[in-house]
Amino acid sequence: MPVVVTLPDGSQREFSQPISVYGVAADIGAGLAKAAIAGEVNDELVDTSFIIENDSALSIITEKDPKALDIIRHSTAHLLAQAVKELYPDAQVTIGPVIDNGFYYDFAYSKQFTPEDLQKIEKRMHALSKQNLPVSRSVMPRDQAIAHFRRIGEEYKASIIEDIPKNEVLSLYAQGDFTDLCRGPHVPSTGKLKAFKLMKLAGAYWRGDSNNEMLQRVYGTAWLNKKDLKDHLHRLEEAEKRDHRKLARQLDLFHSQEESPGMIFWHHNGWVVYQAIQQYIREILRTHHYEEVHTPQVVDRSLWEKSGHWDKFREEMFTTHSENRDYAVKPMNCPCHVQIFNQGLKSYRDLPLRMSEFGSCHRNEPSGTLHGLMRLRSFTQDDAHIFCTEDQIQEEVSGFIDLLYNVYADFGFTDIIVKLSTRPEQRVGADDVWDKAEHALEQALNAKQLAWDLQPGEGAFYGPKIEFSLKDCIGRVWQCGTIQVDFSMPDRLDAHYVAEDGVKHVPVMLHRAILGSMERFIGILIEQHAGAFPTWLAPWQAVVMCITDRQAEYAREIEKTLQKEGLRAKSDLRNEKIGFKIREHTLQKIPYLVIVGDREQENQTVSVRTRGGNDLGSIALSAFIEGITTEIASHGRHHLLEE
RNA sequence: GCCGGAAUAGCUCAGUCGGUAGAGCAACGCAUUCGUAAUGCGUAGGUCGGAGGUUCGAAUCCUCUUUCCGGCACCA
Repeated sequence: MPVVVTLPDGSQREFSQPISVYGVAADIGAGLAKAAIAGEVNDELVDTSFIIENDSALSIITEKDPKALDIIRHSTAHLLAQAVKELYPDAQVTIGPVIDNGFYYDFAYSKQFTPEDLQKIEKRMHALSKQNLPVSRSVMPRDQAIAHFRRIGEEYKASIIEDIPKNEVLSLYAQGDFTDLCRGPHVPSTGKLKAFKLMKLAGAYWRGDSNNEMLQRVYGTAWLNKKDLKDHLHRLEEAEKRDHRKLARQLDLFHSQEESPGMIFWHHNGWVVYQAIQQYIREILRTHHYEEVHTPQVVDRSLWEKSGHWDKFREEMFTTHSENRDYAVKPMNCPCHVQIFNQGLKSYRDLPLRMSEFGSCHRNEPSGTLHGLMRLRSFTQDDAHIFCTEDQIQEEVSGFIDLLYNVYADFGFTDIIVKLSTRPEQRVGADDVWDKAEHALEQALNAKQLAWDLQPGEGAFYGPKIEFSLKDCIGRVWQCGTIQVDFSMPDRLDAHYVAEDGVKHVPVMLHRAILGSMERFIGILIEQHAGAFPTWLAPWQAVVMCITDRQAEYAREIEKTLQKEGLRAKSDLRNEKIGFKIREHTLQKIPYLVIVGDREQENQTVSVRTRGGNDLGSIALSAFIEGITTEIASHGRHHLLEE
């Protein structure tokens, strides 16, 4: 039976009988056949060995196709498994998916792999690649596959297959003596895999469940060619230099120490940044009609029992005891805010009531979770709770999203990941209430036309939430902003307002934060700017330095003038060469270096250089002040002075 | 919490087979008064994360422990 294959350019080729993808590629040209990694037949990815039996649309996947990289990474994961099985036959294979920049493979093995083993494995992978082993696909009925993997001692694989619907036909991929269950497609031979590197060893629970045994996970990275691999490794090196923990030391921002794990000692420089952010948020919230409050750190256990936190988070709360009473250090602010709401009778005319607090919270997070500023045991939220009616939810959520995007833009963030998390298994509140709450958030997101992902079951115990996340310098995603609809807690804590009908109703409570944890946000900010804070946030905005002692008095005068203008300025009058001073303050990433020598003193000017190395020449002090204050007032959106 | 790794001077790091602990930068002192990313010379600085053990002798080997790093699970 003849087969007509339609290529992406619309051209057609006719073959007298069924033909493989490879066959078509070879028919087009030897070069293409050699370059073929996989095929796409009627929009379905297949191996080059796939036989086209009916008239079909086909595109040959080569390196140039963006889909090639995932196939290569997936095949490299198989190569890893093959190498491990050859070196450690007792190890069992499990799963090996593609991830950002690479892949991993989980193994069950009685002995621990060492970093040296990793090198050995990688060496073997390169050897297997050199052998250019053909990768062949075969199919097997499900039950037969289970029996097969049981027979060869691969219990985990057999267990994976058991979860696949009965009667489904499974595909197996073989290369050399190694066979793995896999959906495919894969590269035609191991020789296609040239640019990879094993990165790290880690533990990972079987099926992602901490009740299960821990497997050994090997992470690797894989690319189309050696150059891409090298570039990636270089990017990682560069990212490491932006690590906020490293920059904190260099820029004297903060530290933490053994005696206080998961908590931060803010040094002056870091605290200036912290306060600049806090003042900014305070002002924003004031103009958006929030009322700032402040509530206690230590609160009787009974309130946490009432709110439901004690039930779910008892283990993670710091507790204390005094005169026969049990207290908990507050892990969040909402129950306290309800206490303020409950003082005095509220009317529907008071709603929406937006109550904000820079709430210092303590959570006894498991030791393994702590991570620089990103995950702490003591942190401060730019927290607020909006008490409103059901009818007001939409508008409040919508207004909040606008506010959040504006604030993020002021900080230089535009790449924001949005997720909607819905009801978890362990929760309070009736299902119809959850229906309402989830629906409200979904509608608000869609009305804003934002791209968002659904995370079923990931909501808070009292309500669904929208999460806004930012990425750190090596691509790890951290949640910052959030807005959560809560129909339950106001009721549990007896919040009421009198409605138009003269009857008491329970308000809805929206939990919301823009930055989330102040600390985490600063961590991300440090990495985003590689420590070079925009001028409005910089610990020091300008440093005045004299060239010799002769201008010391003039330099001090300028420093005072700048300070009077509200700028964070200091002077460096040390008897050092100007090049030395410039280097030091450039490394400290101070935005503006103001240099005065005899010439400037004589002409009553200043010579300005940016931390980026641009010489702005000699200008009048007033011109400099005008430029820098304008830049600060616009949160860096307007630069009169080019960096 | 679980798996793996690490901890040496203020910082970054070296320290071989168990034999009196080292460098660069920073700090301090002296000289230098200099025009846009490192002036020269000198001085001082360490209970080798903590506790226990093996040994004639431990930074080094063993046990326990704390913290940090990389993942996993968790994240109100």
